[in-house]
Amino acid sequence: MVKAGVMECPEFNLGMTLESGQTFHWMQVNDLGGASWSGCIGSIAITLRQEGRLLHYRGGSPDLLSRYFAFDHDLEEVRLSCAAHPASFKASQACRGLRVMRQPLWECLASFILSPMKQVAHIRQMSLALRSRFGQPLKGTSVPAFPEARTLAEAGEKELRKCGLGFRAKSLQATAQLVASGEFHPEALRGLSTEAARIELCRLPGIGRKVANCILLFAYERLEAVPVDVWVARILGSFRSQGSRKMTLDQLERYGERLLGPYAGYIQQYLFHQARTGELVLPKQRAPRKKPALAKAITSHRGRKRGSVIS
DNA sequence: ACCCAGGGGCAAG
DNA sequence: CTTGCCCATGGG
Repeated sequence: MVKAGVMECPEFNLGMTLESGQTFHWMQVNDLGGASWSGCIGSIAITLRQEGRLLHYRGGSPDLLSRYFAFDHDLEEVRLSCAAHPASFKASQACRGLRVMRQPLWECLASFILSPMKQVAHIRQMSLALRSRFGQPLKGTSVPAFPEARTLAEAGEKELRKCGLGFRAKSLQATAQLVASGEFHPEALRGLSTEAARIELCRLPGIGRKVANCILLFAYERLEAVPVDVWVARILGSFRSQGSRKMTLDQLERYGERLLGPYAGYIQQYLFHQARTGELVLPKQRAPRKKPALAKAITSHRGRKRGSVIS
């Protein structure tokens, strides 16, 4: 019998968190007597609905959910850490309740191998295709579990391509093979410094600095990691004085870590959300076009003119 | 240091 | 319907 219940949560915005590009498999449904989210944590089927400070759940447990959504993070402390930087502080105020999650390692690592060159909507499609084709079906949710490394390794590149992965199929298959064979242990990175863990992650096929930082932030709880994509690059660039020398992505990452402090990854997430929703105005950028009312996933990264310059 | 393949959805024409 | 655009990684 699946356990259901209700728990009190600290400052939390379930929808904002699940739509912020950290996970790609939660689906909005009507359940638990209202608008809910259906998904899973590992192989535990879960349905969630938030009502103010109350989180109604079916499947899982308060302990599991508290850990997954990192209810132990002190968001007030995060906000205070950037109080001296007005744009960051403003973003942190606007994103109250948006939490950086603590995801299962393999699921997060593999999901972000899907992410290069893709927008959130398409990563969701690839993730769901992989889950449907290779994942363990779960009762009580429409989302199957993320497939085991061994399953994906044995499936082979050709089968993975059928899930729309394109050139990512090769990277995912090869990385799955390394994990399945035990040559790479995701758990073993927990004890390493962030820099050492980043180096290890970057040795895997399909993982470069940006993807490694996503994994470090969303699964390994390295809250100082700053994944620099074009949006974050533009945001960070806009903070620098006009005419200052153009920075490489590596330099921008270090700049972001210094500027945004010990919770740089959190602050980056807030700024990213602000830029995506058009609340943070960037120079030389058109206002993002309005999302269609029915669009559930974060979709449009558009609105940036080709040729616009980073700082 | 620079250059470009890669792929599929989406907006614009 | 067709064209152009997006974009991290890896390899030349």
